[in-house]
Amino acid sequence: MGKTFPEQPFASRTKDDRSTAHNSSYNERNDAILKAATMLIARDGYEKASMRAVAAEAGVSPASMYHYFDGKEAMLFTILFRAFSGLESNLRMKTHLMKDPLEKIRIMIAEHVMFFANDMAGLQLCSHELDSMTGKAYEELHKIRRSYYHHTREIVNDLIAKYDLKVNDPHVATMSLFSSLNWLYRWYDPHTSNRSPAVLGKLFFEQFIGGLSGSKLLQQDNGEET
Amino acid sequence: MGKTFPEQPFASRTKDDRSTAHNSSYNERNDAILKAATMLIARDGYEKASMRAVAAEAGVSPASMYHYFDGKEAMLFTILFRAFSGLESNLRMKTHLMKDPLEKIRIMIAEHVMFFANDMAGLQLCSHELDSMTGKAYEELHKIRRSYYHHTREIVNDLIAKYDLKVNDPHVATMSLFSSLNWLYRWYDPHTSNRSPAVLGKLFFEQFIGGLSGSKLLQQDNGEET
DNA sequence: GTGACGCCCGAACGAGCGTTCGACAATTGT
DNA sequence: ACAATTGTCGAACGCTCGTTCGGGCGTCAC
Repeated sequence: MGKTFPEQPFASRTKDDRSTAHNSSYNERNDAILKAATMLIARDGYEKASMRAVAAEAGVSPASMYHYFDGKEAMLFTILFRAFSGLESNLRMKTHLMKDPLEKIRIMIAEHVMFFANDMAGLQLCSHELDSMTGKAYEELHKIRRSYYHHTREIVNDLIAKYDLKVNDPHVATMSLFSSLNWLYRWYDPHTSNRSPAVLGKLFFEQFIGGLSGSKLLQQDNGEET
Repeated sequence: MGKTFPEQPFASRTKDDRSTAHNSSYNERNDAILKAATMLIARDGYEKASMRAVAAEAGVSPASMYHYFDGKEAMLFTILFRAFSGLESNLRMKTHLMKDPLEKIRIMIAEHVMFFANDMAGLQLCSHELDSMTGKAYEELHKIRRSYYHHTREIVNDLIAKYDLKVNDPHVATMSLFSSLNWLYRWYDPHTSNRSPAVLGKLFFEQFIGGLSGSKLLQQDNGEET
C-alpha cells in the first residue's frame, strides 16, 4: 500500500497525507488534475497553460486546485517527480540482476522508449520543462536525473571495459544516447508511427553500439588493423 | 550590402525597409534589441521573457520596441528566421561543390556544431521555441527546417547508396543525428568545455557513421559474414 | 522659418494571470 | 444528533503582461 520509492525527501506525496485507505474520490480527483495539467502543459508550455484551463479540463473550479496542490509549481513538481522516479527506479529494478553490460544497455534503451510510449506527455515535460522549476524542488529533480545518467554511464563504462572498446569520449557518446531519447517527443508518436516502441528501441540500441565501437568505413584513417 | 537570402517570402527584414545607406543607428538599435531578446528568451523562455525586460536589457523604452518590430512574436520570428536561414544556406553553400557524401555529412555536422558555438542562444531558440510561433510565420520557419532536414537526408541516402550500407531505418538514423545536434544546448558550452567545437563535430561524425554502418559487436546476431 | 517625418518614451488600457478569502455543502467521528 | 473536519466554489485582489496613445524632440527639404 504505502510502498513508494526509497528515500523521499519532502514532496513525493501531495500536500499532506490524505491517502488513508478509504476516500478514493480524493485520489481520483488528484489524478484527474495531474492528467489534465500534464496534457495542457505538454501542449501549451508551463507558462502558457493556466491554472484556470487545467481546472476546466479536470472538471474542477480553479479554487479547488489549491486543496490538492500548494500551487502551480508544486503541481508540475509532482508530475516531474513521478515521471523521473519511475524512469530511474524502473531502470534500477530491471538491470539489478543482470550481468552483461551489453544486455543492460539494451534493456535501458528499450525500457526508456517504452516509458515514453506509455506516458508521452509526461516524458515530454521531463525533457522540456525541468527548468521551469526553481530552488530545492529543482535540485531534487535534478538529482534524480543525474542519478539516471550516472547509472547509465556506469553501464557504458562496464561495456567499454568488458569488450575492450576504443571509445574516444564516453561522455559524449552517452549524451548522444540521451539526446536521441529525450528528443523523441519531437518526432515520434507510437500511436501514429508504423514503428513500434520495441523496434525503435532496437534501432537506438544498434545505433548506439555502432557509434561506440566505431565504423569499418572510417578505419582507413586509423591505419589498417594488424 | 543588400545581399540576403534567395527567396524571402515576406519577413526577412524588419517592419519596412529602413536600411537606406545612412542612419546606421537604426540597425544598431535593431540588433541590440534582437541580441537582448535572444539572450533573455534563451534564459527565461519565450512566455516568461517580457518585452519590458528585453527593452531594459537593450537600453530602450518598451514603447520604442514597436518601432522596430510589429510585436513580440514578430521579434522571435526574426531571430529564428536568421538562425534557421543561416544554417540552411550555409549547408547548401558548403556542400555545393562536394562529391563524396561521406565528406558532405562530415562538413554538415562540423558546420552545425560551429554554428551553435557561434550563436548558442540563437540555436537554443531554434530547438526550444519554434512552437511558440503560430500561423504563417510558423509555417515559414517550419519550411526552412524541413528543407534543412531534407538536404541532410539526401546526403544520408547518397552515403548509403555509395557505400552499399545495410541500414535498417535511415529516417531514425537521421533523426538521431539531429537529436544530438539539437540537444547540444542542454549540456555543451564551448566556452567552458575542454572539447572544442571541431573535436565535438568529429566525435558526432564518427558516432553517426558508426551507428549507420553497424557494429562488429552485434554481428553474431546476423550470422557470420560470407 | 516652417512643415513633415523618423524616432523616442511616460503613461495608461484591457486582459489574463496565480492565488486567497469566506461562505456553503458534504462527510465523518462520537 | 451534533460538532468537527474536509471538499467545493464564486468572487475578488494584486500584479504583470503585450500593446497603444499622444505628444515631445531632433533633423532634414524647401
